[in-house]
Amino acid sequence: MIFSKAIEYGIKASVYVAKQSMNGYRSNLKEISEHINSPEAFTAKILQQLAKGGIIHSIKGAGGGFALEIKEMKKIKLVDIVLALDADFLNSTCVLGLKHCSETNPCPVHHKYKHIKRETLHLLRNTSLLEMSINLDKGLAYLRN
Amino acid sequence: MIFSKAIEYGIKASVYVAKQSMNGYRSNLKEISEHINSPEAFTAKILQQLAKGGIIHSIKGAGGGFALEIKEMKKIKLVDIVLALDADFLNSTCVLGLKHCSETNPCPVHHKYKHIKRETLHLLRNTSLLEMSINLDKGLAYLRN
DNA sequence: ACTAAATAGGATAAAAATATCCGATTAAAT
DNA sequence: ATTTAATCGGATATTTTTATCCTATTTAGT
Repeated sequence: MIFSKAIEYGIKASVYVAKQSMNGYRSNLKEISEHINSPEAFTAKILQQLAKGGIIHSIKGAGGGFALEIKEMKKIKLVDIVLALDADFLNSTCVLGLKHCSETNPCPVHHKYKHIKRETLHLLRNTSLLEMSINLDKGLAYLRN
Repeated sequence: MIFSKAIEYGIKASVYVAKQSMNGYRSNLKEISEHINSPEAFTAKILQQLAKGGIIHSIKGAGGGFALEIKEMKKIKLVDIVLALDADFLNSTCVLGLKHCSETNPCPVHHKYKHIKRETLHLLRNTSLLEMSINLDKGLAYLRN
C-alpha cells in the first residue's frame, strides 16, 4: 500500500539484524531471509544496499554476516532505511502524481491528504530502529506470520 | 507514494469527466488524456475499466465519449474508483506486507501506523467525486501542472 | 447507404520491479 | 596453505506494470 517489496524486506531485515545484535548475535543472509520470510537472493541485494547506505554493517568471510551497534539503532530512523533503498522516495509525494502539487497549486485531494502526509512523514522520521527491534525482541511485534 | 499510475490516471480522468459533465459536456479520450497529462492509449484502457466498473458511462460512436450524472458523482467515492481499478487494493494493508497483521499479531510499525491507515481509509471512503470536480471547476484544484 | 468519429478489445512492446545464479573475494579455522 | 563459510558484484531471468498499436464495432450526420 505504501512501500515496495524491496523496502518492506529492507525494513524487516534491518529490524531483525538489530534485534539479534542487541542480544549479541551476528545474523547471516540465510537466517535473515528465513526469519523475515523473503527470497534469499533478492534479500542479499537489499542487505548490500543497506550496508552501503550505512544502515547495517556487513562482515565478510566465514562466521561473517550483518550486525549493528545499539547506539546506531537509536540514531537510525525508518526514513533512513527507506532512503537508503530508494533515494527519491520523498520526492514523489503527491497522491495523484503531480510534479508541483502544493498549497497554491493543489491536486483535488491535496488538502484532505496533507495531514496524512504530515503524519506519515512524522512516523518515518521519528520511529527508530531501536524501538522496532525492542518490540520484536519483547514479542510485541512480528516479522512474519 | 500510495497509488499506481493506473489509479492516478483513473482518479484524474474521473474527476475531469465529472467536471465536464457538471457543465453539460461529454469528454472524449483525446481531450481527457490531454487535460490530465496521461498517455492516450493507456488511458483508454483505464476508461474502459472505469466504465465496466460503473464509475463513468461510455458512449460509443461519433460524438461519443464519457460522462456521468450529478447524482452519481455524489455517490461515487474515491475508494470506488480505486477498487474499480484494483479490486484487492484494501487487502494488502500492512505497511510491511504481513498477511495477517493485526492488533494481536502486529508488525513492528502497526501501532504507529494504524491511525494513518484509519485516516487514509476515511479519506477514501468519504471523498466524493462531486466535491473533487467542484474544486476543479472552481479553479481550487488542478489535474496537471 | 456511406462516411467519419468515437469507444472496445485483443495483441504486443517496453520498462520497471522482483528474483535468481554464479564466480570472485574475504576471512576464520584447522 | 587449505578448506570452508560467508558477503560482493555482475549477469541474467521472470513477473508485473506501464504503454502502444491495430482492427472491430458502434453511432451520428449527411
